[in-house]
Amino acid sequence: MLHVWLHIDPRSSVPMYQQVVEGVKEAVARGVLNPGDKLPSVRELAMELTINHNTVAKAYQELEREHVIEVIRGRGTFIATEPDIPDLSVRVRELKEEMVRWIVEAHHLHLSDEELVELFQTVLREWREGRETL
Amino acid sequence: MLHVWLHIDPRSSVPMYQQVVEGVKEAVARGVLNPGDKLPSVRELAMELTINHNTVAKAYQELEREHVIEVIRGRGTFIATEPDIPDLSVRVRELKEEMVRWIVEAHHLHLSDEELVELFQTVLREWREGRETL
DNA sequence: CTGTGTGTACTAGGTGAACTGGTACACTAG
DNA sequence: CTAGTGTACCAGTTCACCTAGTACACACAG
Repeated sequence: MLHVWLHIDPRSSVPMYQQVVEGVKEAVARGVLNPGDKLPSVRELAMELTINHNTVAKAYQELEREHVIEVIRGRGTFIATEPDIPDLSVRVRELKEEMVRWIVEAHHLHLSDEELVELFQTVLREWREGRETL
Repeated sequence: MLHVWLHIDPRSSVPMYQQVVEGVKEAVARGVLNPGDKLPSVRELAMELTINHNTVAKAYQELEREHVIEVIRGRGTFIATEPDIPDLSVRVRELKEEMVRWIVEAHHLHLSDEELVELFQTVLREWREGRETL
């Protein structure tokens, strides 16, 4: 089985294990992976991506910490059903801080607030369309 | 002279030179620093932040590369007047990719598209207000 | 029971970015 | 000239990331 929903770039400055984390999260958000779906084993995915199984394991641990997947020793890893996020307020705050960074960046690109909101809505709409066509 | 507009955390996972970059960019976006203003010298700022002058120099070089500041050898560094950004399309694309990341993140926090847009507008409004009170 | 597949833990080592400390150079302004 | 500026080195440390290999505990099918 090939897992076309995951692509990583070994030469990227962002760590490979984090690319795996983001790839899985994006696949879930896009509906490519759904609650209960089984993920490839650490060794299988490591083989496919030609990386070390420890790197995949590190990604899975991070995903479990964020409640994206559920790990059952001896059986495998599965996409989690959607529970309450314990530290939701913390993560929303982090998201807002991230947004402030965009705003600052947009200022240096001479984008007005209106243009920035419009840009965001465009990206959101495009992403939605891409999700629906899957 | 103290530069209260800059705070860095040596224990943060984000590199100190990048914290300096973001700090200057945010100060400019907030209007704390204005075109033509002189930045402290690399050695002066390094002394104040108790870091090495090479680290500050690296931050200044990055800021110059992004056309946030202008460097004149022997005279100092100054906040740049606003020119055209040569690689604007590239940076807008990076900004859009960043937005996609947080759309994915919002999905895992069980935020709807409407809530996400509203959150973004709230952050934008709050930032605007904070800017005006300075 | 055994055998296979699962996640996990551990060690040892390689690589590169970040940072320090120090020195030196070219430039500008007084 | 001297003093202050950005810049360019170099040597060395630290640390996260990654690899490679091995081993362990668990679940399940046979």
